Amino acid sequence: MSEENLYTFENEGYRKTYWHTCSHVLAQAMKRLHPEVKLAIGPSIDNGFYYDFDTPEPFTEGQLEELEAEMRKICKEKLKLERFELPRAEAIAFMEEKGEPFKVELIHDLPEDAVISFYKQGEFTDLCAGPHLDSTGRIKGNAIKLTACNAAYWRGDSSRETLQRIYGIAFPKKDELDEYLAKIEEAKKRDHRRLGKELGLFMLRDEGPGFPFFLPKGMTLKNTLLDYWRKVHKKYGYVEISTPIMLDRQLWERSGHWDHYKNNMYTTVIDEVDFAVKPMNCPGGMLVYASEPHSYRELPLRVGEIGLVHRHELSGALHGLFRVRCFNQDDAHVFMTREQMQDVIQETVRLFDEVYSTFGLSYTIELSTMPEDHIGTVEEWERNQDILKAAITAMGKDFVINEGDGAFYGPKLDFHLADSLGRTWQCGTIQLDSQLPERFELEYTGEDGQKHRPVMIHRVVLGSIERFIGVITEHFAGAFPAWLAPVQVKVLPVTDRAEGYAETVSAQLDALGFRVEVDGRNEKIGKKIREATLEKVPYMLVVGDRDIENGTVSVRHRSGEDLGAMSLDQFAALLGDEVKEMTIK
RNA sequence: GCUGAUGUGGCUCAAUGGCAGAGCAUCUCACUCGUAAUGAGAAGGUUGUGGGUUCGAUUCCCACCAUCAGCUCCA
Repeated sequence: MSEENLYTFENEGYRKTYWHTCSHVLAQAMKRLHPEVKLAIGPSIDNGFYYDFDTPEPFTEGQLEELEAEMRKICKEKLKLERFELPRAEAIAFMEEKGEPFKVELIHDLPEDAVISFYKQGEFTDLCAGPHLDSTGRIKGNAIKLTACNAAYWRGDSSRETLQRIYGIAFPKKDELDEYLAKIEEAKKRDHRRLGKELGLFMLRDEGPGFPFFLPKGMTLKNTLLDYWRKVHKKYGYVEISTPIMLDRQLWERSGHWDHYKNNMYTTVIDEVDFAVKPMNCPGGMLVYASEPHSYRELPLRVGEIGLVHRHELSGALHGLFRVRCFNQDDAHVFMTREQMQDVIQETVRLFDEVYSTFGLSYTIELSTMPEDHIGTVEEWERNQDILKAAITAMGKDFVINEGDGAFYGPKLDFHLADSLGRTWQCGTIQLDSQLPERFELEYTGEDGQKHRPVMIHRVVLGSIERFIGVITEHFAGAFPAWLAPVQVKVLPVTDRAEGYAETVSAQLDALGFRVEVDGRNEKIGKKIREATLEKVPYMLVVGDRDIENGTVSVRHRSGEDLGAMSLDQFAALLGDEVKEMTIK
């Protein structure tokens, strides 16, 4: 990398430094306008920066503008940022004198041998490891935007003080800021909650917070997605089962879910016995495996389940289809011998590759390691983590480590999908587990005639069908590819003389397996086209007197492209080709 | 769950301490029309729920519910 490149905004290190200095400018502006406010912390983040403040009164969005104005002033003042260090005791005394209790706490918690540094700009000094720009004059004042103010807990701990977090974004050029804000607007237009309503996919009601209702179009989408899922899984050798939604509490105690997950589980009593609604499908899957003896010849045994699970999520965490209290996992458990682990993991990653590429979604992989709350020995965990690493490394794939974020029973690979706006969503996961087979005493008979314990993976590709529908709704901005679109073709008669013809065309396409509707309303063709386009139906077939006479359909794509008149056979071949590309034989 | 904001016909949004309005959608009628909105009319609301203040509350106050932005958590 050239020296010069280090100072461009595309350079992540420079960008973060720029935003970090912005956060100091924000804190300085806050102190100037509201000296009574206490400072917490103010880092840069992936998309800008924030600063947490302890304010006597909650901050409101209306107050952001005066802060921005003060920030612009500070930039104009071109204040030099100067770094200095203090010994621990002096550093504490310094912040105590300034009346900054959060800073004092931070210094107290720094390791014994830590260098304690400060950055000073004009009258403002902050505890900070740096680095920073050399002057507030480096920041383009009119390309700063404070985007939100919200609550956040001190140190992310819900038992501690609630602070006011102010978020901001900044760029070296005003154009770049405008471009960024336009992108945010675009994301809002794609919001799956809005599109879900506009396109009639799903709804949420006060009567069932976090429990989505699927409407006819959304149900078609969901079923199409599941048809595809089943075809792919069949190709990879999976069988499918379905296990009960509610099972005896003792089963959950045995699986460990009761100990580790009971706060999120819905429970009930049936004939004086405690039952729990499943938050995961695994225990049911264990019972199915354990219900009959198995031979090594059957392994790896791939058992899929579209399982409806319920989890009691905090009310404030609910968010459209992204975070719900009941959803379908495209779950599967693969039982195998230890020797098969690496192959099975790689085969699973290949399946993931096939599915994600179908939707044009790229991904990054995270390896989540042993959490504090876990079962099994450290040695077992490390062994399993190494197998996961080896499997993906051998496939030439990169990963980052997400320390301590594994499932309680084993380490996992998480697949974070990037959508068309570059936002990421965790969907797929492959979790390696040697604990549940132990707890459920699963066995298979080996070549040697002896009983052995299998190991297993838990895996989901789409994750939650509901969340995945939310993700692809935003990814495609509601304009689903033809194979997925709830309605693939809309036949639009120009006048009611063409209605009979339109019905015939529709019936023929329907017989070929296409999803087709006729707009037979007494409206002008322009209006029908407008509405079908807004519904994002891939193809419109305009049919009028000319078409009746020539036996054609006039094809228009939702993009606005006029494909002209063609025979119905020609159109069916065209659509058939488009749809075939994306589906499995 | 926590902090803040919000809640008005199916949808998007007005308005007001004194009879709650518009556009779209719906229904009826007319028009029969060739590539992004034809016209006219009708119907549709206990203003999230429950209390309180007031002569009078949709408006002000309280509680609850839900939603939104975050925090925490997560598929």
